[in-house]
Amino acid sequence: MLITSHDVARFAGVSQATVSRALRGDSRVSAATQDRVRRAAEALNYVPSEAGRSLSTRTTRRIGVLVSDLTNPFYPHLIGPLHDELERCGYRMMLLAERSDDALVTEQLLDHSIDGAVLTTTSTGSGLPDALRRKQLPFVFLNRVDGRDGVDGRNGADAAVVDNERGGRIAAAELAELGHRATGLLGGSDDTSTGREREQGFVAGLADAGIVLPDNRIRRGPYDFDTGYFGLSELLAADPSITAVFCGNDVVAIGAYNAALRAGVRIPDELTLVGFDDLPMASWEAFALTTIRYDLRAMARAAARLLLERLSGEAPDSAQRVVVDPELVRRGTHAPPLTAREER
Amino acid sequence: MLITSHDVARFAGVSQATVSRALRGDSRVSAATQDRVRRAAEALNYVPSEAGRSLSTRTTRRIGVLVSDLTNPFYPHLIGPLHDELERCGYRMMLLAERSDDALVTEQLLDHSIDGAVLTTTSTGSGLPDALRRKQLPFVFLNRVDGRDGVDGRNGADAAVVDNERGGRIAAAELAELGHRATGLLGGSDDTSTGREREQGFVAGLADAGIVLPDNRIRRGPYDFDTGYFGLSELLAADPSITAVFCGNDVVAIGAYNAALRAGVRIPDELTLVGFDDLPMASWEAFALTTIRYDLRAMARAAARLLLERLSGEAPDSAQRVVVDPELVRRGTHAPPLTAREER
DNA sequence: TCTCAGTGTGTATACGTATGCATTACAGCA
DNA sequence: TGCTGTAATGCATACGTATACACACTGAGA
Repeated sequence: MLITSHDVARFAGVSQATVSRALRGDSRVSAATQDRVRRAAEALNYVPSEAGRSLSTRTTRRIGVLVSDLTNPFYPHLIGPLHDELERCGYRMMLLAERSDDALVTEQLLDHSIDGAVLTTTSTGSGLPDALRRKQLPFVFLNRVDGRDGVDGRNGADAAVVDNERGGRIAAAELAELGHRATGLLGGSDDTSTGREREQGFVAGLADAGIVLPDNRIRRGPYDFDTGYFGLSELLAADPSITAVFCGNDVVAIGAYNAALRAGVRIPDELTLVGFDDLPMASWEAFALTTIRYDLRAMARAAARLLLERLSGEAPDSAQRVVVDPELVRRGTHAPPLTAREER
Repeated sequence: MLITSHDVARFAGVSQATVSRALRGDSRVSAATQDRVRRAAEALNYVPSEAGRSLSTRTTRRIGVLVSDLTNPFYPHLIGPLHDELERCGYRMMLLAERSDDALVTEQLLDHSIDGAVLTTTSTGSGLPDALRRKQLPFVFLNRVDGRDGVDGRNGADAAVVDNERGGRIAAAELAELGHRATGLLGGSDDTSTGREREQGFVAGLADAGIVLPDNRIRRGPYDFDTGYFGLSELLAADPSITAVFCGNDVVAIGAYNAALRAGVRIPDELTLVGFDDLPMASWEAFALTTIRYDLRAMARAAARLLLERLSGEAPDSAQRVVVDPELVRRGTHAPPLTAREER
């Protein structure tokens, strides 16, 4: 039923070992034999068994990718390029959902069905990175880190991230420049490195301009539509004087945009909105979102490269970190505050 | 370095076979021994090797999922529920991109690294389904089928789809009812079953109302933003009298919506737009898209169930097909044509 | 002619788990 | 006591590939 290398060997009149060597292009096998084996394999439609190979080589050429919620528009843009880069390097992607049930995920990661892992949605409280370190499963942080590194050298792990702090500063500088003083923040959860760093950068950037961000102008939540949608209403209810809001990412910003539409708040006249990520939908006419852009594809590719380098042993002992640069892209959701314009 | 069942056996003072049996809960192993083995495994942090198990059982509990483009917002909504249902049943998901390079994909599917496959983006010309049938790899169509079935009983394959033809009819009926006569179509590619069937249903539904759909009011393309965005401009340029457009899916419709915004065409006053799928973004205030809704999650779950039933041998010999029902959801992108309103 | 290096191939085994079959121990019964 | 049946466990092997090592053969050099 199942064609094995033994069948090919019999067909080609050689030993199973020779089949294995011939098909892998081992130079010790004569060209003539390689040819004969190749033709035999072709004739029998032979496909090497992945399980046998894994067992023998202790390697799977599979990478596990942990994501929390695929239907969040952000992740596909991360996973897509990651998948392509892995495939380009001969690796396959096993998609795993990060759920409350850590034990199951951990077991799936550690049963040697993958050579390494990419963690895209680590929260700072998670025990998973430490578990992987203990079990010596190579992994790389993508997008978020667990915030443990720096405390202790051994805890470092490879990571590909954007300079979130800088992104926050850029947004703050732009708002200050426009003349906004009453700014709000619809931030990511503060158990994510991205949420914390973007907020830190934003607060610091405002401070540079002599602006303080009081707690009642801050709402935080998961990076989803609802956080923006309901968060904006709450924010404006708590402090109607707010003229500009920096959002944790584009998905949150688009949630906020839609809440503004619903409430009849005109954008950008009455409210300035700035996002983060520059997803394709940010450039749609319907939103024309002013946002912080960075090269998401490059970031994903860097993560793949870091991990594969580590697997191949080419990587240095110390953890490597790729940080991509953010920049502001101005579209249609920013303007000076009304008051400033009236003063002119 | 690597802990195996032999290590556990030594530690617990039993044979490797007993370890295997005990951990799988074989009733022939006494309760006391099971306990001892479990504690030993725990103490050593034993995790059974997936490769060894696969080789021995000829089963992987992995399912390959083929998708063409993850960054298209439609697919995550298909993949997400699919992943969760597979995981609930103890299966893992291997994500494979369907690319031009069929040979590579085929090899990845046939190397026994997966027990079965889910095909989400089959085009009618693809040779892949036949290849899988020949190699007896169980698979299920999700969303699209290859259109070969019916020709010949053996070609049938399990499938979970929406009643596309009916969806097209519903859209046509609604547009006719509203009084539109000059209708356009921004359809999916005609090498997809969904594209063909939705178009057939739409044309038939229009015909029922005495309306014909000439070729110059039709544009087709991949189910993406650009097809809607550029397609609408082309359509209106070719025939400015068009008052309503049925779109192949929501992503296309949103592309069209944004093109209308750009061109200053007021929706729904000057142009009615109807989508298909009812993705979450269709209900965003910015679009409030009138569309054809169906239970995408249920469809994805059905595909998982069909495949897993087939794997377990519970499925009947003949192919099974789950068809979910579409319905119209009226939001803000439909209205009677201007001419009809002026006549009142 | 003998040795030696080099080349090409085969033999044997490892990888880790699952399972058919054999074996042991022991209880129940005649 | 001896026999049978059953419960619990061990032994041996299969699964398919990769590879260390052994071996055979060839031609060259002494």
